[in-house]
Amino acid sequence: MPPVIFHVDMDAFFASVEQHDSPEYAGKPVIVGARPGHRGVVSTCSYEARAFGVRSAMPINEAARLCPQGIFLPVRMERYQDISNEVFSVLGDFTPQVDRVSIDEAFLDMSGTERLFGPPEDAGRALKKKIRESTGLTVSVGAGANRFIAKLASARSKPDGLIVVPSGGEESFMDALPLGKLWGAGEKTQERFRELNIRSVKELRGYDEGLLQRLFGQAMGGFLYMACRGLDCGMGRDEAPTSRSISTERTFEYDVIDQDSLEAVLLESAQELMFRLFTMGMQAMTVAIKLRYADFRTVSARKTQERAISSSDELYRHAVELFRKKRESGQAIRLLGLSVSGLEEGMETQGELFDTAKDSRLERAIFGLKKKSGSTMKKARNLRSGLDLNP
DNA sequence: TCTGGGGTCCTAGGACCC
DNA sequence: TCTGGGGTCCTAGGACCC
Repeated sequence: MPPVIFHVDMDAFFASVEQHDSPEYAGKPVIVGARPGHRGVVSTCSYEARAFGVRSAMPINEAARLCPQGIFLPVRMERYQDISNEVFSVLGDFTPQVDRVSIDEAFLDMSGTERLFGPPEDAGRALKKKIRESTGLTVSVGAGANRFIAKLASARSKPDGLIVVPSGGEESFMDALPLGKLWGAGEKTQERFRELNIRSVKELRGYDEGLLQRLFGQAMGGFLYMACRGLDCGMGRDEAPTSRSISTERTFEYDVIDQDSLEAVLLESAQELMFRLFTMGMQAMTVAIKLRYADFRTVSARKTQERAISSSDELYRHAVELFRKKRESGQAIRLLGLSVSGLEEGMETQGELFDTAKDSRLERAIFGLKKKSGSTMKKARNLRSGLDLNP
């Protein structure tokens, strides 16, 4: 018996929540994302907005031009998270094997549930009905023998759809899929397809694995070989989804030149990341900065430390060091980011330097209070900087 | 109309060790 | 005097996804 995998995907999730919460927006072009007139992009838009050519990740000002009558709304992540939790609680009624891949998307292993819910078509319909009843929202469901096929099937069925790809029907399903819709083959790979005059999934299947790997690289070649046959290429099999890195970055409303202002941003970022590490019970070995110049050139620098970083001051010092070394002097900066990786369990403070350990203990005490109160406590030094670069 | 933010994984080259 | 391979770790950049 082949496995039965569902991919469940909310339709235009953020925009649909807004339309459901404010019925006067129903049937109208709703665009959730940055404020028009500012730097930023569309996060999600309703199908009514898509009719105007508006798309996710499009600059918000372009969306405003395409759809001046659009209803532009800010992202209310907490609200979407609440609704998402409701949806996932419904999913849990269908199988204990729910793998949440994002706020609005999940894989369900429905193998062996036929006795309870009937064939995949019936189970899919029941699931959609229950989600609509409990949240008022529509989802699209794809079902197949593996995650890759299920994912493509749900995408094909949008909005409010249900497609079941029968076991053995993978290749014919893939043949009906435009090459441009192949999940995992983005802009650059599509460009490569055009250069090689590969126009369909079927044509792709004419290439043997070794050739694909020479043309597209080891990993991508292997992926494509499996993908055009509708075979699972190991999508998210990883059991424990432990975080490998965390990061924060900011695009400024206006490009910034002043070094002190930029370093103040690094301090805030360091404090944010340290707090997140603390709440995760993790520590980090590697620090990386990312900067994007006004001309959009993007560079990064990183350094792995000899021992785990134990306080935000320490993280800040490493960040500033990397930043000063990497930055081309005088160049205006559009984006500044900080990330930590090489994450491991525990918030050990075995630092040989007494001061470091003391810093860390103090900070952990502060974080503990902050976590409990939810307040936004800031160090005096940070308040003094008084910068609001992106109001 | 200039192009967000948070992630993951891959690649290529260099350092270093055996 | 010329110069082996393999393995691992690290860095910088890139592709891709939601």
